[in-house]
Amino acid sequence: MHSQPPSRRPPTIDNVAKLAGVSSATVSRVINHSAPVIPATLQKVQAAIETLNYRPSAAARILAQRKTDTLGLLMPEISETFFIPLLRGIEQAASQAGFSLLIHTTSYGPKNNPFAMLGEHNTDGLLIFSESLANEELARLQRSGFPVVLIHQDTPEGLRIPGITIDNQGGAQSLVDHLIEQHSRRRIVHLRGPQSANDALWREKGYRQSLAEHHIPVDPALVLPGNFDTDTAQNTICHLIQSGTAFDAIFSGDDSSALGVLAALREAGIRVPEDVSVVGFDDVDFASHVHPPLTTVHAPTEQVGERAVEQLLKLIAGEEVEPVTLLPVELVIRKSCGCD
Amino acid sequence: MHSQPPSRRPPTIDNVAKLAGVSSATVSRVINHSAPVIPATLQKVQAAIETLNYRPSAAARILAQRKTDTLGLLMPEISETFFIPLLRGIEQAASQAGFSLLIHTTSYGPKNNPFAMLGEHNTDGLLIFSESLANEELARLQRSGFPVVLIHQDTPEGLRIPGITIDNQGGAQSLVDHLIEQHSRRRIVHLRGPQSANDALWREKGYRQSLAEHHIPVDPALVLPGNFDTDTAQNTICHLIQSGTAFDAIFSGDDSSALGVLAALREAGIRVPEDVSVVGFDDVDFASHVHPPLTTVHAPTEQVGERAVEQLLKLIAGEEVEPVTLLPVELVIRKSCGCD
DNA sequence: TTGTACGCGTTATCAG
DNA sequence: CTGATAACGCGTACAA
Repeated sequence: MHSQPPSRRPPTIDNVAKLAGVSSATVSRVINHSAPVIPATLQKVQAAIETLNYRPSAAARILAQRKTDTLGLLMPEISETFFIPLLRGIEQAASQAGFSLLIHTTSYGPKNNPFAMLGEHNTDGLLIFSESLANEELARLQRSGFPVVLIHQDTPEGLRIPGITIDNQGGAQSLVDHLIEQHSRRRIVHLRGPQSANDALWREKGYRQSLAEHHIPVDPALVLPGNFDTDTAQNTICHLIQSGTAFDAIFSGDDSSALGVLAALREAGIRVPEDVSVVGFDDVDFASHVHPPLTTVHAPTEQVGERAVEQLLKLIAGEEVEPVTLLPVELVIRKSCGCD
Repeated sequence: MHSQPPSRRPPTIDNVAKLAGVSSATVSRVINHSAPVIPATLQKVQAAIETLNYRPSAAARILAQRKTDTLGLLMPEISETFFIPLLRGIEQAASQAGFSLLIHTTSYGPKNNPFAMLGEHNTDGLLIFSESLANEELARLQRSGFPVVLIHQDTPEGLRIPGITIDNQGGAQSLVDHLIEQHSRRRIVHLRGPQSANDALWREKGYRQSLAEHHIPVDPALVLPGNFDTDTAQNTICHLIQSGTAFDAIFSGDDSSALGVLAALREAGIRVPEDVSVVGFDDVDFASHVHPPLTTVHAPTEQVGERAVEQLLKLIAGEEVEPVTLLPVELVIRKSCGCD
């Protein structure tokens, strides 16, 4: 299989115009419905477009109207199950609004300035996930007046960039409340996510809040690294078990961690939920299919994506926007906590 | 929070030129390293770029050079865990080559022509996943001489579009061979994927091939729909158990199905692997963390993405390309088959 | 209702 | 080594 024949240049609007026997302006009007055109000429133009298989050049169009109709998505990496619904929500909302989606990750590749790939030069606005960008860069972005929306990241001190996230603290608190109130657990381990993730901070805050409200002191030996990662969580729990520390429940930082937790407990012959209650966070696809089915908090991740796009589009249109959108979460009771 | 101040037009190459006291041509040369420039003027230009925070307009650049430096990815939807490593491989390879990635899904949104969003007008080439596009469209694409690479889809009859996929048949066969040879299984259920997926076809072929080579007749009652989907698989196995049909192993179409299979067997009190062996396909993240750890075939999905980009770039450069790339898979023995 | 002519921001060609 | 200037393909006043 060899390269295609010397690809002749694609047809231009002028080619279409000539073939249809009209001016390029009329063709433009037909394409953009920007002005009425007599049915007869309309037909001719459409026919010409069809036979030439003509598509207007995006670049020329962008240059002329000075809008790209493209949204940029900047993310640290593409790894967790978590990203699937987020991406889906974003892509869906963007394409419904007639916008294309340009994505770029900051972790891999030559660590050149992310703005070389994504910025005002090729998008109308940017969606920035989590900690993909230093605060300094965000400040510069704000100063330039370019539309930006933050996803799952708090707006840094002093800036006014709108953000979309979920009620991490409330969700975590309701989870721990449930463990304490319904299952009389008191020695509750918490596996915290990465230090850099805002989600992790708020979830830990919810954990501490619940404990405080139930007058249970926080035992530092029970607050351990989970890193939102299955293997890390599994290791941490293994060590915890070997150390002989007593505990009767585990609030994993997220569902991925919970998977590691379940594996570690199983290996040690500790029964879930009889001996130890386990809960996750996010309610990803596999949460209901693991054994035992995972009690967790449902994060409306797809909606987060949709709302983020919605906000960004408003910003682009010059409309007002909420400084921060906090989407509600919902406790999902299954069996790993001890219910049923 | 309200919309940003009236965003002044971004700086142009002429602004930079004026500020640096040179012509726009020289600025262009500095930016693109397209011709030598005296150190003194170089400095001035770079300084001007810096103070103006100038970024060349992608659209103008594309229009002038008639290349977009952008790759398009067309996929049916963003759903399975499976897509994560694929996307990662693609994004990584693309950005390393200095290409941007434009993605679009065909399932959601107004079912307008996918080419309205992705095509020659805004990309240099297209990556097409699985069955996101009718063969007729593919034919048109080939006729236009536009670079296209197929991912996880066989090249349709009569066309010569290069494709990247994995050795589905070989993988499936080695899985079933293992079940028969190492664990003496003979009543092996197969949960097939969606009819439309080439992967599913080849996996079933591998299953039949293995059976044939071991002189085991195929029992149609054991070849059932799995749809590469957890819930479907769970239902199918439930019904199978209720029907009283005898079986001693299950080759799930993929790991997602295997999750449903495990859940169904657990509910019915059937032990894995003592009573029934279970194997998956793909080796997704959770495969090693479910109970029992899943014996499966490792699909090099991230590499598929990388290779696809690699091939597409060659095509764009006018180089020759293999008609079909079949990436090898590897049997991953864990415990769900009965080993250990 | 339609056509003309210019601007959009870069790169490329050709002199100097 | 550097500076004019002509494309690049499309939208859009403005004129007809």
